[in-house]
Amino acid sequence: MSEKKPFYITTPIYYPSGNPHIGHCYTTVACDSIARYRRMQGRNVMFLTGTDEHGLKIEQKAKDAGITPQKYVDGIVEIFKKLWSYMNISYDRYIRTTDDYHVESVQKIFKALYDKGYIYKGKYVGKYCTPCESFWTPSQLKNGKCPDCGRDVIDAEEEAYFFKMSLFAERLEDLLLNTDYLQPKSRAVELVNNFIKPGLEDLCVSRTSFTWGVPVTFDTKHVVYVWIDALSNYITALGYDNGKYNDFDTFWPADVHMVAKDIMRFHALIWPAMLMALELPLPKHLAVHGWITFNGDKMSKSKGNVVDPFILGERYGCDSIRYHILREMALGADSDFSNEILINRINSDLANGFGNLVSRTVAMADKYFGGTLPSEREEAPVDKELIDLALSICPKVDEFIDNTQIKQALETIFTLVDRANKYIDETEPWKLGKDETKKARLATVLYNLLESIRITSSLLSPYMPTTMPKVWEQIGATAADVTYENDKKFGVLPVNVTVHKGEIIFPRIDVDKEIEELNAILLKDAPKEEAPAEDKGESINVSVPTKAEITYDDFAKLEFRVGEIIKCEEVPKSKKLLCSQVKIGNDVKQILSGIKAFYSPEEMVGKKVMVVVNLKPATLAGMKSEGMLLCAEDDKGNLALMTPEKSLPAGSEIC
RNA sequence: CGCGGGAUAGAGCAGUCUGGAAGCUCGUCGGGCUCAUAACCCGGAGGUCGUAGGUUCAAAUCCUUCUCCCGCAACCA
Repeated sequence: MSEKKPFYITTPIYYPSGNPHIGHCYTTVACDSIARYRRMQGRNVMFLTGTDEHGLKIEQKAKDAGITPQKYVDGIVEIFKKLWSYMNISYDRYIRTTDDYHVESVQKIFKALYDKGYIYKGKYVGKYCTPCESFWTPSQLKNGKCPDCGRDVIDAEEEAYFFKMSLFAERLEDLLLNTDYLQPKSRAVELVNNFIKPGLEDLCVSRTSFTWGVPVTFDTKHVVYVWIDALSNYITALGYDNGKYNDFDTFWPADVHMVAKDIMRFHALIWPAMLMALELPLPKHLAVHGWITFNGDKMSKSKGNVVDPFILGERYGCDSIRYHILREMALGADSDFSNEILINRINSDLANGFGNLVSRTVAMADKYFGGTLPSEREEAPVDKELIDLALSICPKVDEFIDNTQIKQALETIFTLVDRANKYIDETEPWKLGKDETKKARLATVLYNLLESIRITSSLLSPYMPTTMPKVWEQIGATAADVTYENDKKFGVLPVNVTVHKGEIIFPRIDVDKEIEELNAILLKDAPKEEAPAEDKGESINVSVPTKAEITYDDFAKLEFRVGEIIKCEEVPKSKKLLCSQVKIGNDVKQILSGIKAFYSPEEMVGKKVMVVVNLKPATLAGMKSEGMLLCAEDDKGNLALMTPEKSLPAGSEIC
């Protein structure tokens, strides 16, 4: 074992179209903890993170802000790096897709795939929004309209390069179903059923509709689309096809790519297919975790939840946030987040459990022995139970980390914390302290406790790297004491160890008071802060009109009337649509509306509503719709029908 | 019948593959202790394991029906 065994772990490269939020922390903190644990085990670790900085959205964001795309991403990347520094993230390398060496590699990779015949020129057919100059797939459309501006889209096609994904279908199916590449494996069936079985489509890998990207060297009106540009970061960062680094042979294939479930597909299908085409070894594991949700919903700044990681870190310390994230994290499953859950977790595990154990142990050593334990010892049968458990922790943690089960690893470590607290009750050191003849027994008890704390704090240090050194200071442990090898031994601290009573490691938090204060912060900051993740992960500037100015003539083309709903039923094929028969004067029109979530068919009947009557009829979910019921919509997508303030006969014109 | 996941104590979850006395954390109630951060330790209450049927000596677990929730369907961790 003279050579250190390499270990390569990656986060996704994040898309800097907005500021980083706690969701980004989730993946990154998890990778950081594993990276730190592997380093502690003596592995030669490469921990990579970075940002995916190209694409239309960035180009537009920069344009809106009136700066160059490069300047725009530079600004956000700085905030990402600040957050990682704040969260004490120990990445070894940070890749930006705008880095020269990455661009160079991507161009070579694209060319190589083209030369091998895996990339060919074809036509991309889709829906095109002329004002936005954007292509959309049918599924991206919102009510059949451009999801960005809400205007009509037209059928269009553009020249594009395609990657022959279809060639790899069989090998991908095998990878997913018959290997342990995907963690958790339960998702493999879903992928195979949804994407492989219906026939893998070739993948569009270039665009001509925007320019902020890596140019295709042999056809410069094309830029490389996200797949090849972003995914290849995992190898370009090691120096694949570029002269910047020279670690590819050492670290590839990666041990773990960690991603959240939404980008699982790309890492489970496209990335392996690319590597197969390049004839490179595949990564060993793809660890897929769930989302942080708020009150069961997708992440959003809903009431009562401050989720800004800077604010949370400021108040509770980054280690508390890290601990909470990791303790809740389960592969595959979502976990709910609220400030209350966070604070309760900090209180019960960190303050009451671990912090208090340190505090009471050190206080007793200080009180009964002036800080330095005497050398005399007297053992008792109860000690063995504690010691046996302490020795069993590290191997269990190893196994959990091997399977990327951080939550279970933490649970295991905390069983020793609980056992140690119980040990204090069993041994009643405060009674021993009052009896001069029991000094040797007391010293033994305290020593065993200090040893238990040494092991727990050492094993916890990858997860809470900022706080644990403070614990070591208090229990009188040196850097040489808190090593991975020593985590499997009992009796490492010197017999006459000296403790140093210090500040409280994890202060207890007053839940009610704290929630109140957080709400105050939220109210104060809400108007100026960007929502961390709206539906499309974009912040919306509400004060600026989002549609172009129109003339009165344009407006006059629209005909609005009051309509009375005389019949309404659900559309069986659809989740969102209600089908209403609307009486307008002497006519009855059938109108479909996406409001099932907000109105029942029964309560619709009898309502008088505002209707656009001269809209070209459309077919939705197989049924004809001859107009539109107008609704107001808030930023969360809640809808309210527009109704006349006074009752007017159906058919009245609205002008 | 598009695909997939879920329904277990007040809340959040494990257990289901490989049937064999319903468990964990938090909360709650009672007791103990006083070294410690109103912390710690012990005990109690609380669940017919979504519905209906079936297989079995035995079902949360296997099979079938139904109901409800939630994801996904080409780029928000």
